[in-house]
Amino acid sequence: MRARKIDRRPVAQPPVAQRILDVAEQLVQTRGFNGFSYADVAETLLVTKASLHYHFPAKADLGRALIERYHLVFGQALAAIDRQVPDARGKLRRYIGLYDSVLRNNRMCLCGMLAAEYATLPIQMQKELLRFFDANEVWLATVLEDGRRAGDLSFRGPAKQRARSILGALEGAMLVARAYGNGRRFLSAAKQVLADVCIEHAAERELMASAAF
Amino acid sequence: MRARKIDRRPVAQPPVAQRILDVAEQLVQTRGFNGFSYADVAETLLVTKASLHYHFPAKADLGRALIERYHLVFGQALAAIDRQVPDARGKLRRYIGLYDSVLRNNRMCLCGMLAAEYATLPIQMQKELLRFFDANEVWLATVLEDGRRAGDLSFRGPAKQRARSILGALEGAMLVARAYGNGRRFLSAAKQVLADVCIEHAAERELMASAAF
DNA sequence: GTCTATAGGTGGATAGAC
DNA sequence: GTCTATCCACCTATAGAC
Repeated sequence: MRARKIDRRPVAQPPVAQRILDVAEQLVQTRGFNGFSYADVAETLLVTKASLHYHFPAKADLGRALIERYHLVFGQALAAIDRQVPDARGKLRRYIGLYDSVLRNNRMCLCGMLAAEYATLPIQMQKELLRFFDANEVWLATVLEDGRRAGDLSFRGPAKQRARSILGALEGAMLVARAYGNGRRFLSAAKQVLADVCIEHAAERELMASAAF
Repeated sequence: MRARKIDRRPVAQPPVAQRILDVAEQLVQTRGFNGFSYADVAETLLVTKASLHYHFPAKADLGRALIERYHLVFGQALAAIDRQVPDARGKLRRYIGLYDSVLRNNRMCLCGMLAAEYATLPIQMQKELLRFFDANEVWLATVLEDGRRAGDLSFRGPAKQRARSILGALEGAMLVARAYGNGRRFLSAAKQVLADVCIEHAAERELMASAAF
């Protein structure tokens, strides 16, 4: 039996490409895609710019990888919510929690940030960006529709439309709240978004209460 | 009596500084403050970069002037609404119309765009930016509070809080809609924002209707 | 006020050694 | 895979002539 090789890795570390993405992601979420450079990433990771270009030849490649990973992780988070939370209101609360946790790190949603810079992005990034928003809307619309059918939620009009306005409202609330450096601003707005898909339900209760007495 | 000098100006034109601001504004609203350069403005106006620096020595000066003018014009528009429209719902509709007209030119709200780039902006621009949002919130909160008192609007909680969530919702709806290049997305979301401050009113009507029959 | 010319820096990206 | 060295385009900004 052959002796095993000694594992020289000091500690388990994520592969280089991942660490690059981690740093770049933070930079894009705070400064924007046009607001950071390879030099910024290199300085943080104590490597040279040339080394970064080995992993991501062009900035567009890095940007595309950022969106794809973000989309993937976000999708996994949504799947986890679906597994763990049964009711629609609870799911929406958790969904809001995802945004809130991003904002707590003084970051903007990666894709909200990129949406602002949309006109300056490589076409590939533009496409991936819309795919992210599409996926969010599909998930939200499903939750909304199911919640309404179950009587857990109440709102007018198509669920798809509601999903879009909720997505926009959360992105916008985040955008402004981060400028003020005030996370409570976001949570306050998010709670109202949530209340707005329950409000008629409350009105129905009032109706029933007034009918009872 | 002395002969008058011939007016050599071909047509009445806005002063140079204004034309610079016009071009820069359009560029910032579409590409962001970090996404345009003096060279872009110079090329459009057929002047040299050096000439621009005469009017706005540093880019920060240009940026600050942009926000101040935007704030001023926006304030005048709000004052016009107050003069022309008596009811709160009508005022909100006109307010939404302001955003819509910006989006129709494939632009993002100047200050929404700058909010995304907030972390990279000169301090002076950051301050002016928050002043703009503050003014919007004050106006909105007044409209909301007056509308509620007059029975024209109906919503829960402090008007200030509603004002903030409406501002965020409109900025966010704009942000996403512009990426999709679809103005209807914005209008759809905006209508829901409007409906959400009338919805309980509708519920009250239902209540009264059910009480009557 | 606008120009030419240029400084001084940073951007993304590549070649080739190790 | 990471490095050194370098390229070239572009950036903000200034000096000084007209």
